[in-house]
Amino acid sequence: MELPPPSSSPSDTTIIQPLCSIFRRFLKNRGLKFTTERALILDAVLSKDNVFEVDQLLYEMHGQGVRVSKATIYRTIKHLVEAGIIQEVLLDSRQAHYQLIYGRQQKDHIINVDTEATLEFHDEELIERIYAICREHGLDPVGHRLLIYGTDPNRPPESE
Amino acid sequence: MELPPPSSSPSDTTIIQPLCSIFRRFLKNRGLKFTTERALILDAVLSKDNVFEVDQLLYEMHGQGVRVSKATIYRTIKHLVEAGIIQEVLLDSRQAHYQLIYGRQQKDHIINVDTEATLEFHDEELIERIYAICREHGLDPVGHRLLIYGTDPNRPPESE
DNA sequence: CTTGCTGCAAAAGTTTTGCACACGT
DNA sequence: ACGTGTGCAAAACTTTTGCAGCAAG
Repeated sequence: MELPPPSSSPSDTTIIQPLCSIFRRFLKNRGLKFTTERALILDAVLSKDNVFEVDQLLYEMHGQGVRVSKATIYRTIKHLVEAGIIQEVLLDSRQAHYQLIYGRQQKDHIINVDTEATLEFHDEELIERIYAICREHGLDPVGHRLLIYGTDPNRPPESE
Repeated sequence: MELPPPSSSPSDTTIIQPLCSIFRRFLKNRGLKFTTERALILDAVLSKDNVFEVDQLLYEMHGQGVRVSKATIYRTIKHLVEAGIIQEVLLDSRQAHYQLIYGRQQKDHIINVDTEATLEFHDEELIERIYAICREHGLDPVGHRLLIYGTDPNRPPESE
């Protein structure tokens, strides 16, 4: 297992090398190819430090002059999910949202329903409790998704 | 697939009358009309005791000879959500899922990723903890959505 | 009567797929 | 070389909308 040592570069580059290797190995194991496009998409995903959508990725890549098709992004996203590098996050039922999970604590989300802003948090104790409930129901927990909806307590109620 | 209830007579459901009134009042307050179709759709929704999709509703209603269009179901569903009678449930990001909430404890879901079966549960203490976390982050909790993914512990791992 | 509602079909938005050609191994 | 990937455009699917006739209040 040869992980290139992390360079002394800024935080965002530290996980690029290992993730590249991981993804490459994942692809190799299945007889798939590590193409230029897949590398570029992985780069774009790593540049996101919050939840993202496929269209966003495409827009940003095109903005940087990277030529890649939406179809390829969709196809690559699936592999990244299978490789355990990113994860689908349920935020609404119209469009898929993803987030990087490799090397990160899984985050849960609090959604401000007034502003649509999302806040991330992580509470280990809560997750333990959630997984215990899962076991009590006879299943081995493998993941979870928690959204909390809240309103700004200082915002006066809308006149209707 | 699930079996429809043996009888189509709504007598067994004690909440039909109050819900009818509530929905009617809700519509009246906004200058909207309580039409035959809206009544029929409310009936169909009340007959579901689990999560449902719009297509399912349409299919079941057509199966019972009720003539209603998909567009009308979509339009009515929106009003039912606004009226606080049903709620959107995030289960996947391809299709909207709904469930009746009026007169019920809100349920959370455990999803068996092997079989896709969903199990419902309600844990008051857990919800209190979730809402406390929301308040700690400065928002008044108004709702939440929790999905737990699990695997059957007796199922051997897939050979790959 | 007035205004909103319905069904239909077309539109809109996201995701998938078929195909011919290009590229990684 | 072989088999997989890519881009494009069309298809597939869910949800929304415009419109002409219909029905509730």
